[in-house]
Amino acid sequence: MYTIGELSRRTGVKVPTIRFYEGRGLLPLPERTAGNQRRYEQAALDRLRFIRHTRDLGLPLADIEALLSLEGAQGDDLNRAHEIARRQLHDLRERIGKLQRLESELARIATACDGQHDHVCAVLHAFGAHDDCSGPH
Amino acid sequence: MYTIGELSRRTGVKVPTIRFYEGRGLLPLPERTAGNQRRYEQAALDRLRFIRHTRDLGLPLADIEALLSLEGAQGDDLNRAHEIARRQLHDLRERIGKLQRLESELARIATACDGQHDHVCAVLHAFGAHDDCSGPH
DNA sequence: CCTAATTCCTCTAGTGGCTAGAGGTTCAAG
DNA sequence: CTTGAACCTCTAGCCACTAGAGGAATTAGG
Repeated sequence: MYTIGELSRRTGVKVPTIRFYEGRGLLPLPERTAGNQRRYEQAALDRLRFIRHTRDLGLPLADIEALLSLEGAQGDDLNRAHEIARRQLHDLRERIGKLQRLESELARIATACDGQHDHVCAVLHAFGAHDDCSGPH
Repeated sequence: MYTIGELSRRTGVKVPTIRFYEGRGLLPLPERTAGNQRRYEQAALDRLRFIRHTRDLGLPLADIEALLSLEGAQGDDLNRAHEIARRQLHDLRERIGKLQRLESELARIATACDGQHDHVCAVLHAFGAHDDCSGPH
C-alpha cells in the first residue's frame, strides 16, 4: 500500500499529475482510507511506470490509453499496438530531422556578429532572414 | 496593402493566428477599411515573416517579443539578442539528444515481436520495461 | 446594379498536459 | 496531544494555437 506521495517518489510523476491521470481515466480509482486519502497497490505502481515511460517516449495520453486497453490483447489488437509503436517512431524521426536542420541554422545565427558589434547586429538580421538558410523548413 | 488572407498566404501563418499575434501585441494594430477589415503594409509582412521564422526555430513568443523590441538596438541589447540565440541553441541540442536516445529505444520496441504473435505481445511489454533501455532518461 | 461566393469580423470555448494556489483535513511521530 | 508534513478538492492559469458560431464586407460575374 502506497500513499500518493510514495507513488510519486517511486515513479517520478508529480502528485498533481497522478490525480490528473486518475481524472483522465488512465489510472483506476484507488482505495481510500477512512479519512479519504488514496492508497495504492502494486498494480497501480506498475501501471503508472508504464504511463511515465510511454510519456517519455512522446506518446500522447490518448495513445497510452489505447495501449493500456490492449493489456493481455490478442490477434488484431497486437497489430494495433505495433501500429502505434511504428507511427511514433516515424513521428520521432521526422521531429529529429527537423530539429537538426534548425540546429545548423541556429548555430549560424548564434555565431553571427561575434566580436563586431558595429551598429546593427547580424543576429537580429539572421533571425529574420530566411534566404540564408541551407535547407527548407 | 494586403488583406489578412494575403498575409496568411505569403507567410504561411494562419489567419486566426495572425489575429492572435495582434492580440498578444506582436503585430501592431493595422489600418482598417471603412468596413472594419484589416489592411497591412509591407512592414507588417516583414515582421510576420520574422515571427514565423523564429517560431519555426522554436523560440517562445516571449523571446520573440524581446527580439522585436531590440530592433535597431545597440550596446547591451545586442548582447541580449545574442544570449537568446545561444540559449535556444543549447536547448535545441538537448532536445535532439534526448529524442535520439528515445529513437533507438522506440526502434527496438517497434521491431519487437515481429512475426511471432504468440500470446503476449513483446511490444506491450517493451513499452512498459524500462530495464531494457540502453541509456538513461 | 444585383447576386452569389468568398473572405472577413468578433467572440467564446476547446485542445494537451500539466502546474499553481487557495483553503481546508488527515496522518504519523514524538 | 500537539505539531508539521502530507493529503484533500476545486478553480484557474500556462502556451500557442484551433475551431466554431453568427454575422458583415468585399469582389467577380452577369
